[in-house]
Amino acid sequence: MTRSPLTRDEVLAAAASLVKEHGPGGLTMRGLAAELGTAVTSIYWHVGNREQLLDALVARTVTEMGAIRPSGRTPVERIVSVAGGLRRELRARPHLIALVHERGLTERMFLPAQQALVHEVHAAGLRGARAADAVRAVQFQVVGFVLVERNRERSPAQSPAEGELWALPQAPPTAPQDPALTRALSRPVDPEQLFLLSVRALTESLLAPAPG
Amino acid sequence: MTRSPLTRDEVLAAAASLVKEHGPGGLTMRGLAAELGTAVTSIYWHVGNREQLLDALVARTVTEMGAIRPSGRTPVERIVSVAGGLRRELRARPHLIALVHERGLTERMFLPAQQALVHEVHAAGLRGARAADAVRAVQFQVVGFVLVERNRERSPAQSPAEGELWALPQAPPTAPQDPALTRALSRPVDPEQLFLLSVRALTESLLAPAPG
DNA sequence: ACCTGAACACCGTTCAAGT
DNA sequence: ACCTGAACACCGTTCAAGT
Repeated sequence: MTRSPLTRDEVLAAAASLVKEHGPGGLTMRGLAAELGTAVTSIYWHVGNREQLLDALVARTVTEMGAIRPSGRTPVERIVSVAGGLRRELRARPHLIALVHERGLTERMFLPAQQALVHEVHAAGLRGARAADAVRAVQFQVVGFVLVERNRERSPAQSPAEGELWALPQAPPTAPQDPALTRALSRPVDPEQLFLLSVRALTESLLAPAPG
Repeated sequence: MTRSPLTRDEVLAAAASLVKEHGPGGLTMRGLAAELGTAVTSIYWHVGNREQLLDALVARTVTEMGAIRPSGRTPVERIVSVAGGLRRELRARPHLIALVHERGLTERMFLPAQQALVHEVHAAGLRGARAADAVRAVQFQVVGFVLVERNRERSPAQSPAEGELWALPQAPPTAPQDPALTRALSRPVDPEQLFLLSVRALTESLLAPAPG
């Protein structure tokens, strides 16, 4: 009994599922071949070497990132909603996004969102270079935040934890007398809350009437 | 003629120099042994396996991050100067920082800066949970920005480049009529300028009088 | 206490040979 | 056009043996 001929899509699908389950490091050419019940060398015929295979996976992921639908009444709210949608999409595919990131295409993936941001910033009355700066500032902010978040999740136990440092019997030299502040910094970060607060603060400032 | 006995510090120094030159991927146990003129297995005796070796390198890098000296007159300027100093330090050791990042310790490295930020935010009149939020927002902003920057540098040629998309004969559907904006988005990002603009915008908003 | 070579179980990739 | 096994040059790690 002969198996049906191998296709490029089959290889990509199997590779994607391996990455989703075990991360990029869990994708080996030999393991993939075993999964497909074929010889390692067949994979090379269909998708090229490992580098090209990852490229293909990344390209898939990038195009799969859906369109963005802003919601909310004010420009600030609509921009915050775009940012939140992006964050949600990125966090839904952590391993594949890591691949996209490793290959430096995170921003490429953000182009659809960039168009939405341009629209909103323009609606808020910004023009020209100032509008472009605002769009990029928000874009960097969101991408950066998601990267930091992934960073933190990868190492849940920092040593010493942020909290411990501020909970020391004698706080660091520059620490002012503010028990509520110390307490707040001892608690773990609430990413959702911090994300919304940060994006809103940045956006409000960027959309504010020109200073000079 | 016998060589002087191998020490842990020698191993770490050689490993660090390999990483600085060829990146984390350029550090192999066998290559390191060759560099030191010793057997591979000696390395294991001194620093344990590769994972532990990297841990040690990372720990070194984290402690080497010097103290932060804020400069400027207003709290906003001083916070911006702290952020700029951090960015500079991170960018001076790209490969080692990549290692720190890979191991999820980027934030740990930022603790000294966090103390400086707490001081400045407090001086600006923020207290308690609101002060803590402000510190963390700036911290995430700076770390995130540097990560995005590294991300971009790793892949200088995005496809299509951000500029190309906006330079298309027919711009994306949502694009408003704003030639200056289109032109601005077609130009490459100026990271230094965007960084200062972003941090300043965020900080001003965070330090502004409480809304409600 | 420190160093060694041999060996094991993995990699990605190439190549010549099959059908 | 598609698939194969064998071989090459790498890995990290372990282990028993040396001094």
